[in-house]
Amino acid sequence: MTVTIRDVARQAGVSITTVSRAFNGYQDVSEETKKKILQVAESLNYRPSRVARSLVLQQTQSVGLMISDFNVNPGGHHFLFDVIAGVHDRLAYLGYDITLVSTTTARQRLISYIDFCTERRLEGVIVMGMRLDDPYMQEVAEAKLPSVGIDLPILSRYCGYVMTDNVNGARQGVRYLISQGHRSIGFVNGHAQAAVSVDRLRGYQTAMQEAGLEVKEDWIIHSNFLVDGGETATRQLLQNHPEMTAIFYASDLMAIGGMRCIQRMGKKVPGDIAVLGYDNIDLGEWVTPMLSTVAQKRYEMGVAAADMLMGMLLRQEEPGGRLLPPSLVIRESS
Amino acid sequence: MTVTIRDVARQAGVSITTVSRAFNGYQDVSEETKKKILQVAESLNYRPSRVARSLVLQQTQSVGLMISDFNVNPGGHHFLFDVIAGVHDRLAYLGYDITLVSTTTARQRLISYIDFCTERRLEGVIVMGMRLDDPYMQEVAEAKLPSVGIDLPILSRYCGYVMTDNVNGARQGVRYLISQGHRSIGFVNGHAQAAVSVDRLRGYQTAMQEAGLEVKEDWIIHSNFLVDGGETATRQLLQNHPEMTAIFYASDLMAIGGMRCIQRMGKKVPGDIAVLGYDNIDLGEWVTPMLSTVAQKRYEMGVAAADMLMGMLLRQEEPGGRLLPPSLVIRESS
DNA sequence: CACTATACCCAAAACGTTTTGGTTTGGCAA
DNA sequence: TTGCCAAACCAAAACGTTTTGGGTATAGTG
Repeated sequence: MTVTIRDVARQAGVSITTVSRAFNGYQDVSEETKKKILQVAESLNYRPSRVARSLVLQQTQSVGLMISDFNVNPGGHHFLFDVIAGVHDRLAYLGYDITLVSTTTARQRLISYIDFCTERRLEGVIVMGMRLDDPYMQEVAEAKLPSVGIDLPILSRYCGYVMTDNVNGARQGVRYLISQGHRSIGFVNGHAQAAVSVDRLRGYQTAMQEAGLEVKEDWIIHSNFLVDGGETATRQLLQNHPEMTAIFYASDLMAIGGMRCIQRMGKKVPGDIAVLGYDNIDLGEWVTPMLSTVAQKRYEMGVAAADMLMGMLLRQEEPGGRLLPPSLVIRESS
Repeated sequence: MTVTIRDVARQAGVSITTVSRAFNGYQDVSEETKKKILQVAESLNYRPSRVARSLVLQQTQSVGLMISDFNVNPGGHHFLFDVIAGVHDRLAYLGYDITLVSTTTARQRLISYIDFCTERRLEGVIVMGMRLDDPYMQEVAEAKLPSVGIDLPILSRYCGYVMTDNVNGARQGVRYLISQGHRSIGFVNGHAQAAVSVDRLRGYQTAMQEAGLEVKEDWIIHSNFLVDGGETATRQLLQNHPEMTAIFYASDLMAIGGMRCIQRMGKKVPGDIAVLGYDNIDLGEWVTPMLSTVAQKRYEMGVAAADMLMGMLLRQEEPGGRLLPPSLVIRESS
C-alpha cells in the first residue's frame, strides 16, 4: 500500500540504512548513490513516515493547542483567532505540529487533559481561553508537561504564561481619561473568573488613586466581555450616577454596547460620556464614533507563547511570566 | 522514562499480549487478571502510546485542518472561527485528532500539501479559506487524499465540499429588497477569486431578471469582503448612480462599511438607501441601524464538513457537494 | 609488502504497540 | 485411562524508521 524506506532501498539496490542516512544528510553516502536514492524515492513517491520516526526518536515534534470551551465562547474569535495564528505561524516555522485539544467531552466520556496529551506524546501545550475556575486549571498547573497559558497567570516548574500587562494597560487608559479632565469615571469590568479582569481592576484603581480620586465601589460593574453585557452595565451605571462623564470598559465589545446604550439615551459620545475600550478589535475603527481603546498585540502574544514553549523544549529554559506592553490608541470616542 | 506496556506486564506478572488485550476489551482475559492489570497500570500512570498504536494499526485517526493564509486574512475570524469550532467538535466527538495545516512556509522552505499530509499519515483534510487561484488548489483537487473544502466547490473522486447555497441566498436577499419596492439595487460583491462570489453574483442576477429588472454591469462592484472595501465601493456606486435606493453586499463587513459611508454622505439607512449584508456576523446586531442580512450557519458548515469526511473515511461514502440553506434575517437596515 | 586511513556501506537492534497462531491447564465425557 | 473442549494465557512477528557498531574495499604510507 504505502511505500516505505524498504521499497526505496530495494529499488535503489542499497540497504535501508543508506537510504535513511541519505535522507538525513549524513556524509558517509556517496554523491552518486545519494542521487540514485533520491531519484528512486521521487519516482516511487516515497514520503518518510513521521509516526515511525516519532516512535524511534521518542519525540513527536508536536504540541497541543488547547482552546477552552471552543463552541460556547461567543465573541471569543475577536481575540483568539489572531493568537492562534501567531502560535501556529511560529510553531510551523520551527517545524512543530499543532494538535487541537479541547476541554470538552471527547467520545462522550470526559478524558483528562493529561491523559490526552501523554497518549499523543505531545511535547507541550499552549492553553487559551480558560477561566480561573475551570476544573482543568488545576490539572494544567500540576501536570509535568511543559505548558504556557495565554491570559492565564499560572507559574510552576513546567508552566509559564504570556499576557498583556493589563495593570498598566488599564492604568494608562484611565490616566488618559483623567488627563482629559474626567473625574467621575465608571469601569465596566469582565467577569471575575478571568485573570485579566483582576489586573484591569487593579490598573483602574491605581490610576484613580494616583490622581487622588476616590474609588467608588458602585462605579465598578462586573459584566461578561460581550456587547449586551456592556449595554446593560452602562444603563445601570448611567441611571445611578448621572454625574459620570467617562466609562472605561474591559473589552471593546462591551464598549461598543456601551456607546450604543449612551446614544440611545440621547447622549453624545464623547461629548457627554467619553468611552474607552480594551483589546483594539478590528471593529473599533468602524463604529461611530470610532472607538478609543487599549490595544493588545494578539498575534504577538501567540508568537511569544510559542517562543516560550520552544525555549523550554529546545533549550530547557525556565518558564516565566511574560508581559507584553499595551498601547493606547485614541480615536474619537474619548 | 515513559512507562510502557512492558512495564505494566512485568509488574502485573503477565505477558504484554494480555495487557494489550485487557486494555482493548477482549474476552479471553479473566476478570481477576484484568483487574490486576488495570490496577497496576493506574499505579504506574501508564498511558498507551498513540504513535506506536498508529504505526502497527496503520491509521492515525487524525485529519488535517488546512486554513489558507492564516495570518493574512483580516476579518477571516468572523467566518472561520465558528467553522473551526464545528469541525473540531464533530471530529473530537468521533475520536479523531486535528492537526493544523497551513499553506504558508514551514521551516522556511515551501513544503507541498500532499507531502505534509502523507508524512504525517493524515487520513483526510478539511480545507478552508482558500481562493480559487491559490496554487495549492490544484494539488488539493488532484491528491488521492480524502478532503472536503469549505466554500471551495471542487468535486472529485476524493474531494467533496460544503457551502451555503449562495445562489439562493443572494436571490432571496435581492428578492426581498425588490419586494420592498426597490428597483435600482446595487451589488457589492467579494473578489472574483472566491467561489462564493460567483454564486452570489448569479443569485443577484437571477433575482433581478425574475423581477424583470435590468442587470446593469456598473451597478456591480467587486471588492474585498472587508469594511473599507465596502466603504469605497459604496461611495463609487452612490456617486455614479444617484438613483440607487438599495445595496446588497456579499459580506456583513462590507455592508457595515457601506452604511458608514452612506451615513457620512448625509443619507439615511434604510430611509434613503436600504442595506442588506451577507453572513450574519455577531456585530450586525450592534451597528446602528441593525443590519439585515443573509445568514450562514457557520458552525453547522464545520459539522457538515466533518461529517462528510468521516463518511468517506468510515463508510467509504462518495464525496458530494453539500449545500446548506441560508436564511434571511431582517433587522433595521432594509 | 604490510599497515593504516578513508570512504562507503550494511545487519541488527530498538522504539511501543497489536495480532496471529499457538500452548497450557483443568474439567468432563466416553 | 484417553480424548476433547473451553478458558486463559503467551511468544513472536509486524509496523517504518534511526542508530550503533561494525565491515569491506581502495588508496596512501613507511
